[in-house]
Amino acid sequence: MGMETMRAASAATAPELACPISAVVDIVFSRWTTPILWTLHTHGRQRFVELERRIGTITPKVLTQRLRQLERDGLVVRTYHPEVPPRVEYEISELGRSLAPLFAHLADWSATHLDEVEQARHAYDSES
Amino acid sequence: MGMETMRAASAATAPELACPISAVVDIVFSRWTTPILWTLHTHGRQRFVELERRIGTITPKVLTQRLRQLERDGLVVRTYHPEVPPRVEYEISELGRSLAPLFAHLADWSATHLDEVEQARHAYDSES
DNA sequence: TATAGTAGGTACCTAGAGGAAAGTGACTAT
DNA sequence: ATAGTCACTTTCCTCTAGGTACCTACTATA
Repeated sequence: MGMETMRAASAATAPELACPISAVVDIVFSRWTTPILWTLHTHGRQRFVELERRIGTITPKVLTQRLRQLERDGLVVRTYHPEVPPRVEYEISELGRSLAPLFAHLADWSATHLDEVEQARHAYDSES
Repeated sequence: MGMETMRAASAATAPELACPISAVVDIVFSRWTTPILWTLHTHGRQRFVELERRIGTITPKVLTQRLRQLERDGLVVRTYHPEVPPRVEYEISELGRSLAPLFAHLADWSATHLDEVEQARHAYDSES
């Protein structure tokens, strides 16, 4: 049995095996979830179109998908008002709010170290 | 001019506009980078095959790609020893080490809140 | 009459990431 | 002579996330 066979045997769900924080990363930092959570966090309760306009380039299909996912994970609360035209509001849940210090931590790291990454990239690109 | 045209006009590079931490998320939490950084962080300096075996399901092609990216971003240091057979060692840089408290913070959140996400998912799935 | 606003749903399609498998080069051990 | 080690590289192929465009139902407005 070759290496490839062994690798294929345990495939599909895998990075989690090596690293206990992969699950959280998948939940919180998958594509589009960060801008959505951030917008909800800084501007409070909002309607679908407000989110759409603030994020700017997201398509309604993807926004719906990501909001459903965040709602299922308990990070976002969706409130439907059966009016005409329909009104739906999204807000961060308490569980979602527990991510705030983590986001602040990330913003701190960004402020203090992001330019070092930029410099490293320039150095790497110029030496080759 | 329809909505779609306006949306397409500013497309391509975008989530960063709405959210100041998107750049960091792209650098640190893109696919495979978290397990790589975590393995390097917990097991110290390692060779290519050790990383490959510890992560388990990553292919050499992707591992090379991600390591190059992490090296370019200054998070990982690569040391090449021109021997036969060749020996290459990878370790976390000082910049990469500055992520340690952030990773600890993530592990904390995971330990205290991951089961709440699980419960929210079960609740959501059973009520539909 | 027709258009806009609201919160999506649905069908189709493409680009690109990632996986599988084989190759490379230089040397060693059997 | 063959196989193995290491750190990749290359080629091919698949899969799916995401984009485009169009659809719903209902009302207010021009």
